[in-house]
Amino acid sequence: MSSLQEVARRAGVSKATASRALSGAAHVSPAARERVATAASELGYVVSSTASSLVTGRTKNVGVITPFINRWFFAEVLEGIEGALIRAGYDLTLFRLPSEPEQRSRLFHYFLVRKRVDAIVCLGVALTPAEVELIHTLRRPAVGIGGAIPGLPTMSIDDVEATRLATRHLIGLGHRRIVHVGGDLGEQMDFEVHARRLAGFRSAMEEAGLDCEGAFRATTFSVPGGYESALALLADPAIRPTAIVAGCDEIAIGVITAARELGILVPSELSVVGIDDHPYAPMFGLTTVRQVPGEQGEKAAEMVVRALADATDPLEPVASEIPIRLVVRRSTTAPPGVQSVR
Amino acid sequence: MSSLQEVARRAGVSKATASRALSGAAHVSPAARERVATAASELGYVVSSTASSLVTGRTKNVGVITPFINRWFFAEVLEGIEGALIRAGYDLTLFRLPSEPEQRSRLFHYFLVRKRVDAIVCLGVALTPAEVELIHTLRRPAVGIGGAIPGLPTMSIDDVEATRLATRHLIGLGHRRIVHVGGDLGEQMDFEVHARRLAGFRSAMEEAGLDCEGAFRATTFSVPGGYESALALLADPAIRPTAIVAGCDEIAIGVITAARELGILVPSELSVVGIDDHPYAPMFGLTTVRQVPGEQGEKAAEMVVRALADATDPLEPVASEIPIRLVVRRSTTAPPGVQSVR
DNA sequence: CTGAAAGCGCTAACAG
DNA sequence: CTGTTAGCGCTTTCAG
Repeated sequence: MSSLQEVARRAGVSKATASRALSGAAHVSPAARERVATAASELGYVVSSTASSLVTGRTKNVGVITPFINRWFFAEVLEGIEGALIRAGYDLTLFRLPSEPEQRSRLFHYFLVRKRVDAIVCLGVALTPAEVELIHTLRRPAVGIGGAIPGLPTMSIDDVEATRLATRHLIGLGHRRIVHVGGDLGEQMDFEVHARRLAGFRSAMEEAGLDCEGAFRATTFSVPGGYESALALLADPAIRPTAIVAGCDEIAIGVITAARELGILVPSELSVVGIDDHPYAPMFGLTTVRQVPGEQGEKAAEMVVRALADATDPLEPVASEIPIRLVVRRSTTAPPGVQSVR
Repeated sequence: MSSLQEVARRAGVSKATASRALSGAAHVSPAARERVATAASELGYVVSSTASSLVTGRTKNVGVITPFINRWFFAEVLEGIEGALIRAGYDLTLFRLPSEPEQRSRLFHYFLVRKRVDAIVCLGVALTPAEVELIHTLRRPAVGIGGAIPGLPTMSIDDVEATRLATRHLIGLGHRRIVHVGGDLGEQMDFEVHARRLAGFRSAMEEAGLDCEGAFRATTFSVPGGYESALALLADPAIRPTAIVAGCDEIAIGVITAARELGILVPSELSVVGIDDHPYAPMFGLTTVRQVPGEQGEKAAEMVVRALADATDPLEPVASEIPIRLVVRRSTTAPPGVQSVR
């Protein structure tokens, strides 16, 4: 509405001084600074971010690309990113990556490159080498979450190690008939998460000399997916596994729900291990390989913000992979009183 | 990187013609248009959105304010909004509304007003009259979701009616000992959702001449919340209710999980009705009062986009309340074979 | 410490 | 149909 010009006039100074006073950076006499401040607040002045972006080349805005918004892991990371960005004075522009390749490149070129964002956070998106190069050409800091992207700093768990850990945990408990209910290899996510988690399971099984034949059930990466799959898998008591490694906690929760519905006692008759540390884990007595998505988002956002702050000129991102430490977290099982009621 | 100037030079036309050719609006000779197009693509040119925003006054960007990102209903609406916006060529800038009042007003003035957004979608946020006035002053189209905001078009379900419907449904089934497990009135959401849903429950109970005394359990609006609450509520078979009206589907799912853990058969020994039509509803055999959050988001986004398109100048929003139709949706109960296994 | 002036990259009249 | 000319609102040298 009201421009810097008006503020300056009202304060009896020039636009330049008003600008300096407001931005707080340069040296302005206390008196002038004061007058400008009151003038601005009286007029309800706020800088036009477009105008200031045009001249500074910085938008104070970070773009986040993600394939999903309403899936627990992604939404959680998103909240973490959002918090860190707002704290640092950055806005967050959200792009959901379409699955169709041409749509995808349209998004990249049309929406992302228009000088709309100072930096980019890629959540669960494996950028192609060409896309990474584009980001480098644009000299925009970028960081990935959920899998390694060559040429970009990324943070992610080791998906192979996660299921390996889970599987070893179950083997250590004495289980021999273990099945992996994981993501359908056909509807692969980026970074081949499904395949990598399956690989970790296989590796642990083979290392223990156990047979993997038919020990994998493919499903959707969701609670209903795990439920449907387990309903079929657990129906026949004769061939039922004694333990399940779920592809993620959501699948695990579905599996446990199905098991309970079938009258199978968890964990005495069936042990289930998931991955992610979903908030519902405790109420399902779910043991899980822990990762904290919100923290990952926060860290990633802090990284790009730091890069933005450090760099006089937009910074060349350093390539490196930041691993997330994995731990098996055993949920406290339901209170004994509850168990006995059954 | 490369500017319009360079494109123009390469195509042998003026900046103005290049601009017209690229934006596609005005009349440009096919030959010139062609030359500009190839020049632009050879140079990998993309408009600087900041520069173009500065002169047009439009950012092609819509702000979305929401208190939560990682809660099913909100994330779902968000996806709907995102889809509709991207389709219309708008970006989405996401603001999570802090709960602290001063932070909130800071967000409003500092982030939202800086000419960063062409329009605003308020999701689950009850704007104050002052905030609405500010939006009107800015002449920005705005629409609310989740509750009525005087002075703004809003879309929401009737929260009172939702629980009333749910409660009547249970009463119709012959239930008399019905409890409402709903949101804690202390940690109120905007629009007094918790209180309104409780009111609907009470109204239906009283209308049927049933006693509401002690028939309300306050909890968190979440699956674990419903679970914890139900564990206590259902522990004693002697005083256990035969039906529960949950404040939302997430609570309902928690309740059902607790019931199953306690060995209570659902729905034969305990009927539960939720609100929202959560994707897990079918696997829990949950009957629910249906609303489709994704569609609400889509519609809201389409409304602001239309307002933006219709208006030569940013449009004065029309105040009106768009109700969402409510229906009780009975989930198919689990397959009979499964029931008998128990 | 402060003011004048020169643009940032683009679009929108206004003449040709 | 196309080129010229002004700015949009701000920051930033560069002189005072």
